[in-house]
Amino acid sequence: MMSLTELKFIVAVAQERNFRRAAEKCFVTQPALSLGIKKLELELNVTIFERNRLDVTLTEIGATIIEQASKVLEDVARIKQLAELGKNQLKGTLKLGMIHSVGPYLLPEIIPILRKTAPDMPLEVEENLTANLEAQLRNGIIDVAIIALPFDVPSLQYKALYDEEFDVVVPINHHWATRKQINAQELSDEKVLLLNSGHCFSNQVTQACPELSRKGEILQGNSLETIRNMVASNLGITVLPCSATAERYNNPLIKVIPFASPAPTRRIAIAWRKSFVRVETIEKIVDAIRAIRSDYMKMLA
Amino acid sequence: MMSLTELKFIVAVAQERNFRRAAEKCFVTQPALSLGIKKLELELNVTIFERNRLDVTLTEIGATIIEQASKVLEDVARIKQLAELGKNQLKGTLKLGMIHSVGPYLLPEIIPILRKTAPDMPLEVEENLTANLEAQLRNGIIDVAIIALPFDVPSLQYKALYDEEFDVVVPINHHWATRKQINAQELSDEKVLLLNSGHCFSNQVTQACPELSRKGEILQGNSLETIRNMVASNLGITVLPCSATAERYNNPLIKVIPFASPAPTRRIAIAWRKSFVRVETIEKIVDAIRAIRSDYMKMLA
DNA sequence: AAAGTTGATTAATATTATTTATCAATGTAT
DNA sequence: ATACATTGATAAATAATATTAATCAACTTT
Repeated sequence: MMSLTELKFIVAVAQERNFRRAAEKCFVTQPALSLGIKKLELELNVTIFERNRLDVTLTEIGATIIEQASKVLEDVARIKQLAELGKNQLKGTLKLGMIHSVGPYLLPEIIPILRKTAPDMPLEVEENLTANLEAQLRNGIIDVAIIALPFDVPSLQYKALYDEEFDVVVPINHHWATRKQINAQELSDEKVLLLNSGHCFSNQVTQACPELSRKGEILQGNSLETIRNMVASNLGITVLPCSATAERYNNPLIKVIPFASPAPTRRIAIAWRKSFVRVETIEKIVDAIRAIRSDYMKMLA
Repeated sequence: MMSLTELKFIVAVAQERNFRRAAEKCFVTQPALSLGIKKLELELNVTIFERNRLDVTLTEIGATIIEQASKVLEDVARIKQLAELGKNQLKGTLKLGMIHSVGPYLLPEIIPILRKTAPDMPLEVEENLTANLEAQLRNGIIDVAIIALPFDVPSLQYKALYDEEFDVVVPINHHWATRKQINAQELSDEKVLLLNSGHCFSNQVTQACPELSRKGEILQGNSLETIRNMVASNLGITVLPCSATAERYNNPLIKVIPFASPAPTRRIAIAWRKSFVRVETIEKIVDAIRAIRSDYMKMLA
């Protein structure tokens, strides 16, 4: 089949109007060039050059072919350029998934950082349940996800980021409001508001206090903020990850109380397809999260 | 270096999203395709495909590259198309040279014929002296020439077309006007008007009657018609090739008289560069001239 | 006439592409 | 769970192709 080398040959001859000089320009010997051109002419069943002793001239059809061949070669060069430009893994949109109990609190922290460390990488963020994030990761709908461990999927890979403890959240006039700490077992006596079991965070809470699986009040919806507001409205108490209980989220109508040691914990990780190639984007996200260095997040090496 | 095969490979994989099917489509085995793609990725230092077990997906840069690669392949296909279209040698302008003593009489005859047998071949006609036509042929300024023999030039080739006799042309009141034929030697007694010696026809006449080289009246200018008009004006007599003495060129003021046998003759031929590739155009011209079949032109096999 | 061009040709060689056979990883069906 | 099928990658052997070195014939120039 026609080769790019052959196209280079004919363009060179068209420029030089001399086989030997053209061959030199192409860094091959003259016979190599002659044979290549003959092969092309044979394939196209067309004479491109009129060979005289004095000089080489283009046939009419030859001129047309040379023009098109030059275009091909330019387009090929453009492929190399594109590859060069696009080599920067931190360029181009990154599709990031997060579980609902992390997204609202982590995202505002890392976005300003990433805007500096990866300015050409717009984020397309999706909040969803762990199970959906997993499927989306596998299907390439998202590239990276922030989830809670455990998270073992054959084709996916993860890296643990940090541990965070849970806090108890009660209305300001609740009888626990002045307590300094709570034991997990005590929760079973209270009306505890939780998201439905699709949410890994709820499962982690019920794991810490198994009694709740029977007594806890299960809510539809995806937002911990809804629950926080319900607590403020005196409809019950709840448990939140401490990233959600930072002062900046404080509400005068609620009180945050830590668990008695050992407090229940969850481990947050970043996950991606094993085959995902833009590994630098992951490094940058990991760096961004580490850079937050809040005291409620126990960073992992 | 990047090859068109590799570009075909990646485009096929991008379409099929499966290496084996893509390989089949390219009529190669799967390893050949895999290696080819790896080679390309290595050369560009870029990952084009994310390889999963489930499916193959394009990286962002990969999509860009595929797009450009498709363009290249289309442009390559276009080269083949162009070659196919342009293969018709009878398409495109043909640059035709003719000597002055042939052009005005032959051209009007063959143009209507060629317009039918080679409708897509416009003629660019140039009238000139044999010596100039020869140079123009060699330099590619013209492609084909109609000249009189002899015409032996190393890099050029010719084919004899026809012989034509010469006629004597005298004013209607000339003392030869009633003669049925003239002997060449008799010309030396008369005032014979001829073109200058750059014109092969004049040389052929003086060759037939050597005396003329001393006595003939030599005119500047390139047109036999000027001479015919001068004869009509009683300024002398002349000799014309019989293609120029056909009835259609008749002038009531002149009389055409044949030479006594053996009449002087010239042989007309068509010439071209040995390296000229549009040989069909020459065939068509030869055919056109043969098709004239006038009795004053002795066609040659 | 001699020397120096030109592109073509040939046979030997180097390089490259392709295949065959196989693997490890992973998914699917039973 | 276990067997089976499918994915793309890999290694070694082979086939195909491109390239070179050496030479030629045709022609021009000196």
